[in-house]
Amino acid sequence: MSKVELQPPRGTRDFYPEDLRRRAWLFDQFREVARRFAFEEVDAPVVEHAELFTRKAGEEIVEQLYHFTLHDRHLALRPEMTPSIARMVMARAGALRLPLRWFAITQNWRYERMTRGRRREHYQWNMDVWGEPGVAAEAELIAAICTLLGRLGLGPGDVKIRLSSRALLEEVLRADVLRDRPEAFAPLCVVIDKLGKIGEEAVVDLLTDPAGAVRLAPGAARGVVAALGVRSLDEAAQRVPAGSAAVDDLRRLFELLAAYGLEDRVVFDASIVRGLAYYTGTVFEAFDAGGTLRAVCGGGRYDRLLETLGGPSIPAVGFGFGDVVIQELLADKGLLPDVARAIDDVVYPFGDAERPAALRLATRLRAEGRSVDLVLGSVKPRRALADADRAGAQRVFLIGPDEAARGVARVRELAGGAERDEPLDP
RNA sequence: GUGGGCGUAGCUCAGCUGGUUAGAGCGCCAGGUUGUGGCCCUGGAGGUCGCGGGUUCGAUCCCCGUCGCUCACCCCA
Repeated sequence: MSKVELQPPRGTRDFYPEDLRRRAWLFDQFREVARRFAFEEVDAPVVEHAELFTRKAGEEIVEQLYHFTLHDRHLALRPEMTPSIARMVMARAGALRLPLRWFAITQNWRYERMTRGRRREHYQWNMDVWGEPGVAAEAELIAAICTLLGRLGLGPGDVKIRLSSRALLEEVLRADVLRDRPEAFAPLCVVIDKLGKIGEEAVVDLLTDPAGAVRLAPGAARGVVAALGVRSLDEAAQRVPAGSAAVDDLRRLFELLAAYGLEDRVVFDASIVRGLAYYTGTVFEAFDAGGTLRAVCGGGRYDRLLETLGGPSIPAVGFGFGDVVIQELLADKGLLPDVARAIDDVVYPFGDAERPAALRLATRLRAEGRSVDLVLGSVKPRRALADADRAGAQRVFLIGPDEAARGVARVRELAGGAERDEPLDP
């Protein structure tokens, strides 16, 4: 039999202890921020019915679905968490008290070509508010993101959140080029999301593609692209009818964010639309100020997703925050901590004769809640001490024939080197 | 899919326009202390030089193929 391939499949990662410590540190930051905002954690299977994810708007996330058929069931690894959360909300829609604040830290899958910041498997911190139609929900979510960024050491000069509103764009287009074709709006957003990546000409080509879902006239397509270049919310407001709900919402959202003290974190950017079809209102993305990496996180309002899936109408807004780009950014800035191992005690019997006493001591310490490494083999004290030092232990309990005879353990404080005896059976 | 870079010890890499026993640092193991860590010193193990073919007296080095990794582009969460 040939030896197994040592590398995991392309785009996936192994997490050795030092890697997992760092990941756990990041997840701890996610959890702590979620806790401070009183969001409850949920989870769902990584394998779902593929149809939960399949939509028809030409989204990349659907085209890159990691899926397979098994026993006539078409299954898929989740590419994102939102549909699963929506399914969970829908399943208990009648029993849930709204608004609901849920978060999840999930592994997501996407079958795609690898580039910097993108892998086939990644983790994402997801926070969602269900049942709150007002922008207070958006503000709270964005505040959570900023709280996290701050905890990681990333200031306003490092990461900015750009936000806009699909509702605003929709108002502009409904009054004009999409007057009779509202169904073209979602696919249009998917195309516009590519603006910064493929350029205006390519976007116009896609918008006018006779085989596409949008099919605008060339002049109209250019008008759409031009509308995205507006520099400020005030300028955008001039393009929509007075009393625009979308403009009012955005203005209100910026007011709330200012009240959170986040005015230096957020900027209006009409070109932000996001690549997912289900967004309906506010959309936002966080970017590193250097502009060298892809989006750190992104989210928005999706008030009609539940209806789309056949459920009741419940407004919702949320974001996904991936683990890959943020770690690259932190590494670039030297902000990734080297998380050391930290056990409390090492219990070291010199030989087999002392082992029963040693394991009883270890058991007692563990019952007290301490993290105890019981030395398993027969090693020299030099080795036991060195290992204890590496493991970041505070104390080492040495039990040799002499100590066993006296009914004590020799306790050594590794930091200072002080030693004393401790009774084995107090 | 296109183009570039790279595959040499467990890891990061060096190897001078092809030459004799392929090296370093870190890590690992052992010893320097018959029962005491970090630092230091000494020694040791560990390599089909990704794989296959070719050129050559001779290939880690040159050529072809192949597999893998990686970066950029294409494409896009």
